Amino acid sequence: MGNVSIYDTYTRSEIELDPARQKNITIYSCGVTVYDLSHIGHARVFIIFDILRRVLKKNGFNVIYAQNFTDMDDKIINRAANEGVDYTQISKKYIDEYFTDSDLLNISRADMYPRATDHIYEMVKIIKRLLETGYAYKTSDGIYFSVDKFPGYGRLSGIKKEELLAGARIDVNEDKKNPLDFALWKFHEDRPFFDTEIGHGRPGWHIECSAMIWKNLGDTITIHGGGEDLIFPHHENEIAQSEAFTGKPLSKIWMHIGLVKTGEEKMSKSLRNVFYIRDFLNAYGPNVLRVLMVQAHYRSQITANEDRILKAIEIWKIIEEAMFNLGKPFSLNGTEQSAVDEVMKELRLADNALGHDLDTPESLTHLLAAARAINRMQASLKLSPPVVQSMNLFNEITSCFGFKLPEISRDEAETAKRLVTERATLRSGRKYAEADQIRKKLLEMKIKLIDVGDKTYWRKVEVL
RNA sequence: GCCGGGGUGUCGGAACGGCUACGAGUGCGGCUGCAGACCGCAUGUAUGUGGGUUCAAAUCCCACCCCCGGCUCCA
Repeated sequence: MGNVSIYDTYTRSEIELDPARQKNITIYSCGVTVYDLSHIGHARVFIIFDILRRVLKKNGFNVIYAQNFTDMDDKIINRAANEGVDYTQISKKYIDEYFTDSDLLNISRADMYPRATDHIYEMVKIIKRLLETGYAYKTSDGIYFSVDKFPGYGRLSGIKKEELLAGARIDVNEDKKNPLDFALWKFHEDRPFFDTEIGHGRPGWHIECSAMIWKNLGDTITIHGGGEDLIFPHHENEIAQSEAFTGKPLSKIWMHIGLVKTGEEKMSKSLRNVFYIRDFLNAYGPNVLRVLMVQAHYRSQITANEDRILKAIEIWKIIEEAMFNLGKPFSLNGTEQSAVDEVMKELRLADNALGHDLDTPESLTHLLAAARAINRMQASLKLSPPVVQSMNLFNEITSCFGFKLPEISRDEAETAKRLVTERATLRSGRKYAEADQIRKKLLEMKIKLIDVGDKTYWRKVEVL
């Protein structure tokens, strides 16, 4: 229980959330456009929001979390055209793929997954009102939002309208009143289109989020976020259209996640440096990815290269070991109060850091110290069930991080059990060469053996 | 050009006014039938450059150099 502070891009300051004053928290994060598999840059956003929710809940908040799917977009339509299928087949396929990745990553399910195409009615309603109130206007090819009508435009990104124009990579459209004006609706007679009161067409890029938030979470939410590349223009535009519509602030806190690079530069398809979640999981595992993401603060940019991944693996091994040790203490009656005190001290620091703008690197440092102390206790057989129980905070914190021990299938468990027994017999008969063969075989199944006296413990590991 | 964020030891990466994390690497040792895993000990000319403030600066101030991201679809 306690306060949680989060850095707000809009005010450039940390905002304190107090469960005693505001128990209910609504969160919306910009999800993916479903035309391809998700990469580890997306994964960082999923993971950070997952941790955010877990931390808030642990501190006594009620959280309602929504993450959208952009299921209609030119990229989806183009891909569908290339493959000769309907666009809904593409969006459905990649929504399924999203859930596969999300579950493999141990991301808790959101409370809702709104889809753009289910909110056409709300979009039209908002656009109609914006037309009536003069915030929007029609041209030959669509309906645009007039940024000059909205005084706060540019506040989130900290960019002045005049300066934005100087940067000038904005498409020229002579019908627009201001080059920064953005489309709310684009007229289309070619399929797919929606037949609505404001004409045949498709929604603009930004309006869907405004509509989905308004319908599902209300006028003002607590936290809105996504990757930092969404600050401008996406979030800036959302603020303009939503606030012009409701007259109220869209979100209390704007939270932005730093970009992930694979080499020197940002991941992008054109540079061919995209690292898919699926590939990462096959090569390493979900916990290694979490460690990688959590090692740096969520607002900084990170590089996911071989070297960093190898280091993340080493850190994960220590935590994995401690999680296993707590789950299955070797000793029945060990105890050492000073060691327990040390673990608890570190855990409280780890807990504390999470509430301070999700300071995961700081928290991880203390979690690691606790994990090592636990492993030390195990090694000296000072880890009995009551001692383990007294250190339950460890489980609470690893759970906030979303760490989860690798699961073992029933078949694998059966095989392991059988082979370990076999090996024990061989060992007692001093047939070490054969016993070692068995150990090697199990290792190939990612099952490690630990001999403690004449007893052998075994467990599934994420990486060797 | 404008707006963000950075430049720390062999490497990754924290500290954001004094106590120089953490991990990897390397060396020695313990445990072990041997390994693995685990544990102990040891090992680091470190803070982009130049000024300034201070008893004290990676940490604050000024200037400069370099890197990444945004300003176009992007998480």
